[in-house]
Amino acid sequence: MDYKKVIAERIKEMTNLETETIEKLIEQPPQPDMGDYAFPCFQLAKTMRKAPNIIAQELKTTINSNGFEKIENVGGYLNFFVGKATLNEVTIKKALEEKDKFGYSDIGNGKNVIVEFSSPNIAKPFHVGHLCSTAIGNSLYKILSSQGYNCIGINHLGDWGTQFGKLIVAIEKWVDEEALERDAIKELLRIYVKFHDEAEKDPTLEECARQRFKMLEDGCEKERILWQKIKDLSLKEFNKLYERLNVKFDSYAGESFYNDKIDSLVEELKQKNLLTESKGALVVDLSDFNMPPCIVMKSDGATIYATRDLAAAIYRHNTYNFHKNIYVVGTPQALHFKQVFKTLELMGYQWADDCVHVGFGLVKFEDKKLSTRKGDVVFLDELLDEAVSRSLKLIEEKNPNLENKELVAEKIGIGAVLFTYLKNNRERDIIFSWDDIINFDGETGPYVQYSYARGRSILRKAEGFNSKADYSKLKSKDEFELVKLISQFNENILFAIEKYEPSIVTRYIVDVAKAFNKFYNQYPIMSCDDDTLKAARLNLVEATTVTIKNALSLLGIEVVEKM
RNA sequence: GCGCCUUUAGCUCAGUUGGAUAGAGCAACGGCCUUCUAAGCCGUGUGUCAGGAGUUCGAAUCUCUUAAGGCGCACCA
Repeated sequence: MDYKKVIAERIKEMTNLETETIEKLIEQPPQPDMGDYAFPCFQLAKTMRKAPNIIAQELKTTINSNGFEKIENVGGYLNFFVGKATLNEVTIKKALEEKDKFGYSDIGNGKNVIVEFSSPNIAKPFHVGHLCSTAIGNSLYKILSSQGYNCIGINHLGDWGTQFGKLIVAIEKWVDEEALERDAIKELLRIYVKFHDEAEKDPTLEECARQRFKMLEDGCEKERILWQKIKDLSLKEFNKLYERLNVKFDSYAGESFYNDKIDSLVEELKQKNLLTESKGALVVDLSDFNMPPCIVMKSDGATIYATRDLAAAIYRHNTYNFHKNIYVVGTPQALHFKQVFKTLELMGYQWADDCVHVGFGLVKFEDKKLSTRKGDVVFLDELLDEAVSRSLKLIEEKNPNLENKELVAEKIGIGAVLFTYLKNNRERDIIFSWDDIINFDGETGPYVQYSYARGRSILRKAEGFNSKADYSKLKSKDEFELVKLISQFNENILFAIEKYEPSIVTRYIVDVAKAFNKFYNQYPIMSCDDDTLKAARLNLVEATTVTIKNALSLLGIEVVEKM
């Protein structure tokens, strides 16, 4: 039941506003005891030439109040109170029937949506910064999928570019094969850093590296073999992390994948008269749009990331005929994507409008010493290990008899980290302090997982209890608030899609968990004398656990039955 | 220099697209486990919503402006 729509239609009968504009005006009153929905009458004041509070009063007396408990006018507001018994019953039954699919819809109608995310650079360590794209992208993938979109997750690996020339040179000169076998990324990083150190003394190394990359791009066998080796070794490491985070991709088509699609792209740009030569490079002039030029071909004839992104976008359109093509990449690259999208538009592709850059801020550490413990980065593995070990310590302290402690600790620790990454507005920088991760109190992943575990614990105890539920007896403010929140699950997901913003779901879960804990703490459930009320409460508990579980899964976080 | 972003309680942040008395968490202090998991619940807040001007019934939210900070501006990604 969509109350907004019902209200809008009834107000429409009495005013000259469209239902859509009315729906947009409808809001939630700041206090629950003021009602569930409110319609502000101020905008009507002009056309109706009456004071808002008079309009509200008149609407109140004439409006069809069927299905509402009551309708009140307060000042210029018309406040609606929905029928509690109905909403209780409809919401809880829906959650229990739909179970794992509660909150889902098929609004996406099977349309293809590409989510490019994670996209680490081969041969470089996966550090705490990479988790932004990975967590946000994975979550968007799940959120969109839950609403019937057919998502294609692409890990646009950074497996091409000048750095491979450097790596090839470095491997030939300095690699320690044994170390490479033991810990590939560490060794590759070591020689990569060494390359830069040496290049400062000997600038010809840079030139050498550029040549080797050009050779790689031209398909020389020796370079090709080394490149493949570097890629295989790195991917093996990355996949360990992806498994740990339970992140999957439908495609690993990285930058190198588009190497053979560059020539036709450049040809097409030429034909469309978009290329100009500038300082030896081929560029698309974007000065008409107040942007620096988009470089397509460097003066040495090699490609650059813009070239590969252009080729990738066209390839994706031809292959997937996408409804949206989403790039989960940090905000520092905003200009780059604006240039690429504009170039696509100039090429005459209307679908350039369907390309979206979903940006995010940087991960910073409050205590900078921590961020520099190993070189100048914190590896993601370290962060996860720290969170998991802290979680294990807490289990030992609070629930030492718990079975499968290590497994539970892993889920809680990783859940805590993901939750932190997905809690804030994604464009904001995340300021981490080691304490934030160690602290599992308050609005955190462990808090919502704990709420879920509490609910499940009750439900285990209630197994075998069988009585008909009387939902009209859930009439306390706290019970109804919880029901209301649960009923708003789907609209929160849709809002998250509209904004490409997983944090909307994260915050929603916190609200549900808070409302649940409040309810849990104040009202007896198992020890409730009235069987029909007890049944109603138990079903409300179950509806809550269903909601928390489904919502957390949209963030890529698993629940635990006990903790 | 140009462009984009940020600025809300001691700290970290929300604020549903312009609505009712600006809210959470952390930290601090006090209370609640002989009843369903205390990783919980309840209570305690004198905020220049960075400053100024404007738009209107109404602004943390929109416009202009000033300040502080961040990011980006051609062969790295």
